[in-house]
Parts: sequence; C-alpha cells; structure tokens
Amino acid sequence: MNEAVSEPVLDPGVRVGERVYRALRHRIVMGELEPGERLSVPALARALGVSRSPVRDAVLQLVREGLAAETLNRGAIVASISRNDLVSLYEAREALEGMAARLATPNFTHELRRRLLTILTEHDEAVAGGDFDRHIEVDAAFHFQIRAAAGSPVIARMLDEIQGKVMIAMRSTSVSGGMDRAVQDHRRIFEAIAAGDPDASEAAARRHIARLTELLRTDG
Amino acid sequence: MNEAVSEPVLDPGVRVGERVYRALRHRIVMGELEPGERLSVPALARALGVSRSPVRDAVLQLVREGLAAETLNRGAIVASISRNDLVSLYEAREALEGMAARLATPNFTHELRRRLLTILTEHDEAVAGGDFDRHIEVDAAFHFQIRAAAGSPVIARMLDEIQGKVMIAMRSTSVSGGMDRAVQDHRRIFEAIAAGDPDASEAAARRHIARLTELLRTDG
DNA sequence: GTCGCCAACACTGCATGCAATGTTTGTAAG
DNA sequence: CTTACAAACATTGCATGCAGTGTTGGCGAC
Repeated sequence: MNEAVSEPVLDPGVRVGERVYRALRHRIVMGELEPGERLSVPALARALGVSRSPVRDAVLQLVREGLAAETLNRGAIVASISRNDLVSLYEAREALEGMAARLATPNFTHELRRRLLTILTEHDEAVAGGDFDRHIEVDAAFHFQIRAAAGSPVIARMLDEIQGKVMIAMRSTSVSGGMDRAVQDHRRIFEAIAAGDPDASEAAARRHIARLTELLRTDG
Repeated sequence: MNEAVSEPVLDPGVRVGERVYRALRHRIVMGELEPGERLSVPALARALGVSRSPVRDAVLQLVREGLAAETLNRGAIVASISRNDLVSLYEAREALEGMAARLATPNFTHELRRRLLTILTEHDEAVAGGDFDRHIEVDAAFHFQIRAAAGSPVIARMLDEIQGKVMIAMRSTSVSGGMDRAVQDHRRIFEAIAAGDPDASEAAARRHIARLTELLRTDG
C-alpha cells in the first residue's frame, strides 16, 4: 500500500476533504469498496497521501449520508443496504420521481425530446444485446435527464442520495429481472411528458418505480 | 472562554462534535441564530468551551445539510432560505408527505387515532386563540405523527431535513395566512387515514401542502 | 490440546500547530 | 476630505500530537 500513491485517485478540485469525499463516494457506489469493508482513517490517509483530517471529514460525511456506518469503536465501514432498506428507499423514490416527472412536463423542450429519444434508443440496444451494465447506465441517464428538467434542486439532491444507496444494494441483490419492462416504462413516461400531461407523467413514473418495488418485495 | 461556559448549551451526549452539531442545528432552526449570521469556528469553539475540531465537524455537517452556507474565505454563515428555495422544498415535501400519509394508512391504530385527535383539538384551541407559535408547534406535531406511522426512515429523514429549512424561512417570510385552513386540511387527512383509504390519504396530504405552496407563490 | 490472560498494537476523537489567504484598520499622500 | 497602500489581525483548512479504548496475537496454565 505505497507505490500506488502516484495515482491518488483524487479528482483535481479545491478542498482536499471534498476531493477525498468524492473519491470515496465514487469508489463505494461503483462497488470498488464493498459493503462491510472497513474505512480506516489512518489507512486511507496513507493510501491517498494526505493527513487524517480531510479523510476524517470525508468519512463523517459518508456516515451522515448513509453510505458508511459507524461500528463500535472500530471506525466506519461501507454501509450494507438491506432488502428492507431498499424497499424504504424505493418508497421515497417513487414519490420523488413522480413529482420530478410532473415538474418536468411543463419544461419539455425539443432538446429534452432529442436527448430522451437518444437514450431510449440506446436502451433498446442494450436490452436487445442483454448488456446489463449498459442497461443500468442508460436507465440512470434517463432518470437523470428528467430530474434535471424538473428544475428542483431539492428533489435532485434527494434522488442522488437515494441512487447512491440503491447502487450499493444492486450489487448484492440481483434485481436482474425486468430490463425490457424498464424500457417500456420509460417510453410511457416519455410519451406522457411529451404530451404535456403532468398527471399522466407522474402516474407513469410512479408506476415504473412501484413495479421495481414490487419486484423487490416478491422476488428474492 | 469565560463565564458563559457554565451552561454550554450542549445536550449530554456522546461525541462532542455531534453535540455541537445538535446544539447549533437547534439554535438555527429555532431562530436564535439568524440567517446571514457568521459561524466562526474559533468563536464558537471559545463560546462552547471546546476545541476547533468538533466545531469544524459540526459546521461541515450543517453546510452539507444546507442549514449553513460557505462564504468566500470568510467561513460559513447561517443559510438564508429564499422564496424560490421554499417553493422547491415544498414541491419535495408535497410528494413525501403524500407518500407518508399513504404508508401510514395501513398502520393506523387506536393509539395513533388518540394522538391525532388530541393534536387536532389542541390545534383548534391554538387557532381560536390566535396563537401562531403554538400553531406552528402543533402543526409540526401532526405531521410528525404521520411520518412516524409511515414507518419509512428514509422519508422521515428527508422530511426532517426539509422541515429544518422551512423553519428558517418561516421567520423571514410571513406565511401567516391559513392557520384555520391548516386545521381543516389536517382533519381531512386524519379522516382519510382513519377510513383506511390510502389514495384519499395521499391526496389529502398533497392538497394540504400544495395549498401552502400556492400561498407561497402568490402571497408576497 | 484448549482456555484464559496479558501485552503490544491500532484506531478513534479532541486539541493544537501552522502556512496561506483575505479582511480591516490606520496612515499618509493627494 | 478622499483615496491608496500597508501592516496587523482573524480565519480557514491541513497536519500532527496525544490520551483513552477496544482488539488481537502470543504465551503460559491446566
């Protein structure tokens, strides 16, 4: 744990603590750090070539965000997201994605139409090719466009937080089913937004998430 | 670092940093620290009789939570919640309170019925007496009971975060109107939950918040 | 061979040092 | 009296020291 310091895996940013936070968050949601893995402040500081202060700041933020959990006098570990946690997260997500779709509807532009159609096409290809990772990526891109169009920083931030935890959980629980269903759902959401119907947009977005929640509750 | 240290305004807790965080958060949402007021780490450390480290931790958490804002190399200040921020907060709140009411409906118990009825009675009295502060307090208690009954830690946490910012904003923007209307809305929510109708519960809760949002958009 | 104790270790959380940086105040020139 | 400049001051963010505490690994007793 020494030579790798040459590539500190820290985005060029401003505050060291913030950079450490982003790097750790990225590694957690990307699965490079697995749930249960210890986040030892001295070890991370050595690995990243910085002192313990900014690392401690970063870990504290991760704990408060729910991406890390404190253990009994043994420091923090990467959080494990249980099946129950995931259900609770999806309940919140259903409400927020629904509202985001509703708010995005009056903001529909040609540019958004173009982007969403591109994403839908790529999604079709990913599903046809059975590319699960690409599916995950394109799925996230679709929802990202909608919540950007919603123009609500509060909702966007909350959905980001939810998504981080969901991505942790997705690696442990195989929610592999329903790739094709997701594309259908997305297309319905798109059509409702394009039609300028806020109620239909919200309903479609909620059904989409609710379907995933149901998958979680039943499918093991 | 003198006489005022005798009453450090810190709940007896565990970690000093956490206690400082709670104390500062309490003072911010309660209006003891006004928006724009500087949160100087050394000054707070002196005032609270601790070192700068835990105070710095606390301020960082407040910034990330949105209750404080960083200024350009002059430390953090208590956040100001603008009218636009408030609208965005209420959009998220509408979605989440609605979902909370929906989820609370199947969990309705005699105990919850008793508590909500007590709160509604107290709310009537507060409105009849024109007691605005009491109205705020009882209003918060009503929503707290519902989101506790919802049993979703994710939604509860998000609504807590929203409420903190809303309380800051309420002191600067006079959203005094609609005390009586709030009680009516609450009673409708209660009745829908008591009737065991999730759709009606969610709709009633959303209308309640949407009404407040509309008040914000129109009323200056 | 197994169990229990003890010592060395590692880590956490608070305190403090320190360089860099921005602000403010005082002073002098115009 | 206003303006420009400079020096002292305050604060931030990172680094490091240090005491308290829990864990771990080894060694001896049974």
